[in-house]
Amino acid sequence: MSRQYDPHVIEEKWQEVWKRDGVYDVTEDAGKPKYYVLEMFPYPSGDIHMGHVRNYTIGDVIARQFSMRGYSVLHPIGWDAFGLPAENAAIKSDSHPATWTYANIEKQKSSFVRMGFSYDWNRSVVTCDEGYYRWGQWTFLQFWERGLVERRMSPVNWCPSCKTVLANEQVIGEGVCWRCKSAVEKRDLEQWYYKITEYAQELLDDLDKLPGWPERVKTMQANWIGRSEGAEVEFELCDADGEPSGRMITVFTTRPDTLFGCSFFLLAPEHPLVHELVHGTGYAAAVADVVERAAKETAVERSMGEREKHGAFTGRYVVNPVNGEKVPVWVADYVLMDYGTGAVMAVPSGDQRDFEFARAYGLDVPPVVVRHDDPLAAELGERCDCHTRDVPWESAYDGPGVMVQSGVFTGMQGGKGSEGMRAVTEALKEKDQGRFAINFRLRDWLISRQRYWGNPIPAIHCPTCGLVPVPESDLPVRLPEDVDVTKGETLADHPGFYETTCPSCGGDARRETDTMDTFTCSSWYYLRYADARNDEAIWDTNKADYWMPVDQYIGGIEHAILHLLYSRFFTKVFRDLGLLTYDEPFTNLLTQGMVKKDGETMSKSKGNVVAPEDMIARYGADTLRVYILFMAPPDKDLEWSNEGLDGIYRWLARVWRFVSEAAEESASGCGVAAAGDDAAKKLRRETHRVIAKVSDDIARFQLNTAIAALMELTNAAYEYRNAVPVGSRDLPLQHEAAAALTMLIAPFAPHMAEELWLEVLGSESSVHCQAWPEFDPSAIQVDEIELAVQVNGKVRGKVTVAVGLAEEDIIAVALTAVSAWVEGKEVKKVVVVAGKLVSVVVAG
RNA sequence: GCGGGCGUGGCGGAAUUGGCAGACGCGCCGGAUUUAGGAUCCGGUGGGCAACCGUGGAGGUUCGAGUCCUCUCGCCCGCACCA
Repeated sequence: MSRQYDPHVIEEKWQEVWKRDGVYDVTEDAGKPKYYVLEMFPYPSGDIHMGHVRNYTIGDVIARQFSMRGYSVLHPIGWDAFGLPAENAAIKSDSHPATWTYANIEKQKSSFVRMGFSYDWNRSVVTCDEGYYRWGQWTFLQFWERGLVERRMSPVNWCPSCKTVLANEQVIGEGVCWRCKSAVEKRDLEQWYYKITEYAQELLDDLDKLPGWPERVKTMQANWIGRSEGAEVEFELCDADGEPSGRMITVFTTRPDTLFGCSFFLLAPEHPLVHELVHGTGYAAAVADVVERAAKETAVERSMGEREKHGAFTGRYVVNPVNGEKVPVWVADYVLMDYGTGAVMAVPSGDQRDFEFARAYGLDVPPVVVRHDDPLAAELGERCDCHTRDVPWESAYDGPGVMVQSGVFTGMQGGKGSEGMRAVTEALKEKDQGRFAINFRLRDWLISRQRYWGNPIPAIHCPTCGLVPVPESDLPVRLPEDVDVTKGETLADHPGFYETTCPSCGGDARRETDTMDTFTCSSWYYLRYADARNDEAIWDTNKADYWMPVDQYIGGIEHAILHLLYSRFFTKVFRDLGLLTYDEPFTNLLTQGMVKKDGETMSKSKGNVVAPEDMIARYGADTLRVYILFMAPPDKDLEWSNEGLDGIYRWLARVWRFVSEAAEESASGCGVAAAGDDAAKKLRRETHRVIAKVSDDIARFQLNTAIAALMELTNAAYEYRNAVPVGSRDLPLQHEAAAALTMLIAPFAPHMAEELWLEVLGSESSVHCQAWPEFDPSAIQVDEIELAVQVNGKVRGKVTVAVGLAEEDIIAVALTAVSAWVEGKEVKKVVVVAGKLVSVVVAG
């Protein structure tokens, strides 16, 4: 009598064996093709949740299957361990961030082991380990040497709750902090930047090199980078008396063809010129009012959709370079200082925002590019000079049209990318008052953080030499342990840390006390896995070249911009530093859907968390793994429910019983050597159909249907056993089905498969080291096939015909089968679809 | 506003190129077995008495549409005063 399926007995046993035998340890094997499957590493914030289970189970199935297919598979894990939650938790529990972090890592690690994930633990990295973060500092120095590091004063995002600055990418939604969701404030501070904008064009262009990425992610990145083509135009500023001063102010515009319609000129409230222009004039008070009002607004208020626009005249004018017209300079709160130049040429007839502003303040709205069928086009006809100062429109028109009142350009095509746009820019170029230009929305990456639990920035402030990099030989700059975050301390409160001497002149100097954004740590961890224990270099180029790029990356959509954009940037810089030879780090990307409960994301505060550990304790890891994959395709959101778990457990027990009984029968010889009857053929056909189906489904990440196919094979096995009595069963064939099922199920339910393979089927070596079952096309061949017969689009009958029967014979049989529907009617047309159906069209 | 995506039984979801809609599982119904079971096994299960009707809705292309085209309704996500 065979044993019952008992996951709790077998799972722990195999986890220990796998660890003892190093089943998942890999090295560079020149004799095998490599495959690098990576899941985004976790933040050690506490116990693992269902999102982790889903993410890592998907990756584990892929890793295990590629391994069985003969690939040398790199499948590592680590922890993104620096960051604010550790500090907050330390304050709450009156301990040290490191204590909390390492305790959580241990907890998560043991959960991952209990889930049966096939990680090579020798390659594990923890970003707060000195052996890791020193290379992050080294990277900083390389970037600096290449001119990609800059420290500068600028308006920055400040999270008052996290008490640190944030990168643009970390301000999300309605202007809130990505981590704590507090409203972000603007402050003028001197900070460290990575010059990601130097790579803006390439980061955009190379999205085309990523056919294996979801369209959604690429679109989000493209929008974030935000490339605009247009022109820079220089306007000459007039002095207080209205006379040209010789000083130029540059604007960026995507529509130089509308330049003749520019009736006013705008400066952002934060623009450095504003104060100078109005200082001591009668306009100062009104302008200051606008400036102060804008400064008080939080980012949240700023992003509240369509707001009323406010502005004030500065009393000054600029000269429009195309027609010499003097246009008034206003300060307006809808002009952004951090996009373009902070100054804008306003064309109210062609831009809705300018239109609204002009209407609010009674400014001119001269038509300049109008629809071809607009009465204004005919009325203004050939007129080149600007005499119409207003339009009878309800809103601005920014589409393509004909240029009017535009000097020598009148009559030309206007619009985005139009001939008029090129012609006007060429004309400006000749006068040296403009040029073709491209503008990006992407800002440089602000990487400094005013927090303790991070990677110290390896720089020194010397009163004599200025900013000096820490010499490579002095790395790492160690994060001191005796900083008490529970008292609100940072590195800036720690003289033992910041008091130093200048590496250049030897004089007294102050060490930088900011740490790096945690996203700098996660921008290169996938490379470190290739050579995780290297103390001599960030990695050995041969090893990195063997494993990289990552063939399949799996993680949440929340990193569509943040982590994925930063990592692409790092890869390109490493390439330019000669550390790699390719352009993109992640060849294929799968963004797995979220695991929700009652329509919401699971969280402790909502009290709707289903703990994976509880499910493992009840059903075992294999059931949990299969269930979370079976519920939905990997890229779709998933609504968690405990309902179906019993069904999966039931199925695994059915597989267990079938394989056990098949093994027993084979051992006792209670059956026949080869039956060759219809039932046997059918089982063999199912076995091979499912081998093909599961292989194909895994390749397409349709893991839910792969499992469904395995259930079908199980059903077919039971159907066979119900149809054929003990003693008459085809033993080799039954064994083939049992072995195939065991191997096919191995990536999904690795513990049960191992137990069945080694202990029940009595094999010698781990199922996870076996060759993936091979599909035999001859096994699924059939002599006869059933065709549906349609009459006027409706299925009216079925016929079974020999494979390869001539078309006219098929038609004859088909017409007989549906004679009741065809009799007495004219058959107008018959379509035969090979192997599928016959479609008959009759008149009437 | 711009961009991406989704709408299929009571539920989760199948249906690679247009070819028998609802695979597979849950749930439910019936039966067998059992001292008993929320265990196990076998069978049934879109709606309708039927002809027929059914993939958010309305058209269209086609012998044939969940799939392609046009319009439309609803929901989700990302960015958003970006000049």
